[in-house]
Amino acid sequence: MYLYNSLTRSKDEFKTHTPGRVEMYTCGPTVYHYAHIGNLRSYIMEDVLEKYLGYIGYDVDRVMNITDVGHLTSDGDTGDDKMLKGAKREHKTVMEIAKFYTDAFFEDCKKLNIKKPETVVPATSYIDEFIRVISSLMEKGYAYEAGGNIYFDTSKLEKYYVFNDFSEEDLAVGVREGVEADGNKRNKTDFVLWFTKSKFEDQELKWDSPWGVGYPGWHIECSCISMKNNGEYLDLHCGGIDNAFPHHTNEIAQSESYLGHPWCGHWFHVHHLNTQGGKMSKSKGEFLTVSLLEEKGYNPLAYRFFCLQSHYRKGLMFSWENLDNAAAAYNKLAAKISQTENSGGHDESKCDELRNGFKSAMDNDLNTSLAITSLYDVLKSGLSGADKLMLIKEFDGVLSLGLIEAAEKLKNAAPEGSELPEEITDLLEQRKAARKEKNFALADEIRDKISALGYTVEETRQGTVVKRRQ
RNA sequence: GGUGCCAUAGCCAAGUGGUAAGGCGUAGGACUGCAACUCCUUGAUCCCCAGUUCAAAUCUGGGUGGCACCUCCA
Repeated sequence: MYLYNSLTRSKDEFKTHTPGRVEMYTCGPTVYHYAHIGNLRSYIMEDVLEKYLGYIGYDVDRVMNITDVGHLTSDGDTGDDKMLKGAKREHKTVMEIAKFYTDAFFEDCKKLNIKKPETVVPATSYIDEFIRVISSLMEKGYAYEAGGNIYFDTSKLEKYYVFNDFSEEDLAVGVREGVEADGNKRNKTDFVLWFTKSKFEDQELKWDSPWGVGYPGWHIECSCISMKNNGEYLDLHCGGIDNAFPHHTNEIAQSESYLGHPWCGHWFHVHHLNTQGGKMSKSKGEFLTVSLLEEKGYNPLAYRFFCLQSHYRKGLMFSWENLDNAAAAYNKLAAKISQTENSGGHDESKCDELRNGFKSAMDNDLNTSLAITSLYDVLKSGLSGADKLMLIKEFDGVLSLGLIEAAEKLKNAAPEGSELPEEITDLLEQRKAARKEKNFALADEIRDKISALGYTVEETRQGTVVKRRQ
């Protein structure tokens, strides 16, 4: 499989340290609020990647962190602590907030068919590990103490910038409001490993360390959690594109300094979901959550379909119109599948042909939009219904659009006469009689009544079909 | 200011040198009492300019436009 690698800036053949096994790490959410659907885009694409690697035979070990330690808006010790802010907003303790939003995150994932990684680690459970690695970095001379904090010394590295060619002079520190340069740093790009100075007197989460009571910086957690669970050699590190610098750059700096050898061979970055005004964010515009989509009557999986129709390395424009477009396509696809009879013979070579189409799309840098067209190719092929359903189920094991389930639902949506409430069957009888007498005004009136009770009535080639509204 | 990514029909998009896949929508038609469903038909010379080539959406150079990152962010 070929995957774009941010490290080499080219599509590389994906290779692992141990043949047949993928050590995969994903930067997880900061649990101070609900995730918006833009956050979830990354997790959807990573989920497809994980499942596809499994499909082509890899044994995937996937690890994810949960950032439940408060992080300041800058190393300069200014700004807000998001976790604390969240806690204050809701009159809860920081740990209660973390628990609540961690659960909410995984519920959203479930609705989107995103598999929960086998290993999920909250940062607060690894404090000893952070201290151990920071101590080692101190001993090796990669870290120093200044003004009460421990900093990583980026000047000790031969090459600090790995994803971008920034020159130090051009780093515009402090361009954003509320961000101040930290005078304790020896170099502009140094970053905090451990804080002991906090302007927040009521900082709730503090731990003792060799350098005083404090809390970890926001880059060290991912490095430590990964190295502990994935081992010294990581194959695939995932995250949103905005994390490439400085977060991932700093992770590489720490990890490789600590390990003394190259750490991760492949970096997978998912681009952003944008709205008309630019990148989607929690503070700007509508706060789009999975729950909001559901409230508006959208199937969350239609959003997943929307994401897969696009490429992970392209910005994707969200608008309700675009989502409607995807939802319509999703429903039509499910309807087509539901009309496919599970019967007929088997044609292995033709199946393989279609499989190869799917694979070559996915092998080419996870081209999901092309992979989706292979679903249409299956439906349009001359294969038997049984073969079609088998292939769709197989492909959907990777895409996880819940197509078979959606189709089953359509099929089993209460055909006429079976298990309908008496009220409805009575109305249907009345309508049938009215139609026979060509009293269409009455027939339509009854249809409206049935509709008001939550059922749809349609005349198809096979007769009247009544369905409970989804 | 610096760095990087991108630019194909109303929208989502495929395409990596040989005369523009697919999906949604739109329009027309068949079917239907009507509507819906289903089926058939329906559209772009690929941001602009120059160059390389027998041949370019695809390569090169120069524009233009959009987006992202440059210590909160997926």
